[in-house]
Amino acid sequence: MILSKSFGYALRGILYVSLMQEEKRKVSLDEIAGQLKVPRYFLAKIMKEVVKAGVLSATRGQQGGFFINSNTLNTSLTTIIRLTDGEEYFNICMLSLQKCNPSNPCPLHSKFEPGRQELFEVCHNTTIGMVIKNNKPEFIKSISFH
Amino acid sequence: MILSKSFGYALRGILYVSLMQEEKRKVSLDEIAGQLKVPRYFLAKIMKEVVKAGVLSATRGQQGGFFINSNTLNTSLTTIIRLTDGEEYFNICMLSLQKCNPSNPCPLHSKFEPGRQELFEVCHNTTIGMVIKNNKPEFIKSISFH
DNA sequence: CCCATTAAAGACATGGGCGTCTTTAATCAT
DNA sequence: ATGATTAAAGACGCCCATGTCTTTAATGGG
Ligand code: FES
Ligand code: FES
Repeated sequence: MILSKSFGYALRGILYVSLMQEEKRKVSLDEIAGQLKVPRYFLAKIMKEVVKAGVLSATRGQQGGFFINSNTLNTSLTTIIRLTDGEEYFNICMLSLQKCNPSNPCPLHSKFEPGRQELFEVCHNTTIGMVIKNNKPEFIKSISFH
Repeated sequence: MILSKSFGYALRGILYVSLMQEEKRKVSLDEIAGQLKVPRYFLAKIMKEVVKAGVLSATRGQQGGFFINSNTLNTSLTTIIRLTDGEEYFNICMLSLQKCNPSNPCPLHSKFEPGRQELFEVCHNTTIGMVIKNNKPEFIKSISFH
């Protein structure tokens, strides 16, 4: 598995909340988990981290829920991956040796470097806002695809 | 983690055995695990699968051990990944939805596709023989880098 | 003020990747 | 033949990602 399940849940959750911005309403955990067909309690943990990192905001109580803030749409995939897959995700060697170190490369370093770099670039350059703009139409379907 | 630790162990094990072909000698599990600084018993399980798949050969008993066969140098990385990371590795969606399906893509499909494809191509087109030829000199060091 | 609602926090369970050890079976040197 | 050596096979334990449930705290409606 290239990226963790948690990453998928986090991204889809953030996207769902962002899509609801137009109606300017807050979205409850129950709604997100229900719509995305994602384990409710597990999603709760992840969303807590997302809020703690400032990528989304949330309030408790009646009419409470998750909502976007000034960071949300500018958040890069890299930021989300850091939350879900750990700070070291972008540094570890493909052979699981300590760190990917170009000056003392493993036997596969040169082979994997281009694709790997491409993937990392995309993560760094893609924001939530861009993803939403690109897919608008039927993409709620794909988000909630269980 | 993009690829499993098992993959790293398997590849390095296969490379080590292949490098010893020149002396036309068999290599014991103890020697491989010792040289590569890899958990011996765990490596045993992986090597068993490698042999079962025909990528290497092995005999038991005195003077026994692992040795290369006609498949070894032509084995692609894809073959090894299938053994260690599962048949589905190349099909699963980056968001952990069932399968990566270009005709019903997830919101990130188009973003990740190029890098992902590049990575998969490399795996498909790179063989053990090529890896050995490319890195000959000091690369045992990097293999055994603990 | 009180209560329903909602996220936050924390305790607990499960499964698979990873790691260790023991037993079995094959092979060869003697 | 016998015994040492070596891989194969199987049992077991650990840790962490994943998943579930309960308790706490905040918020707003009545
Ligand atoms: S050192 Fe192994 S991928 Fe860079
Ligand atoms: S459908 Fe998600 S990566 Fe292809």
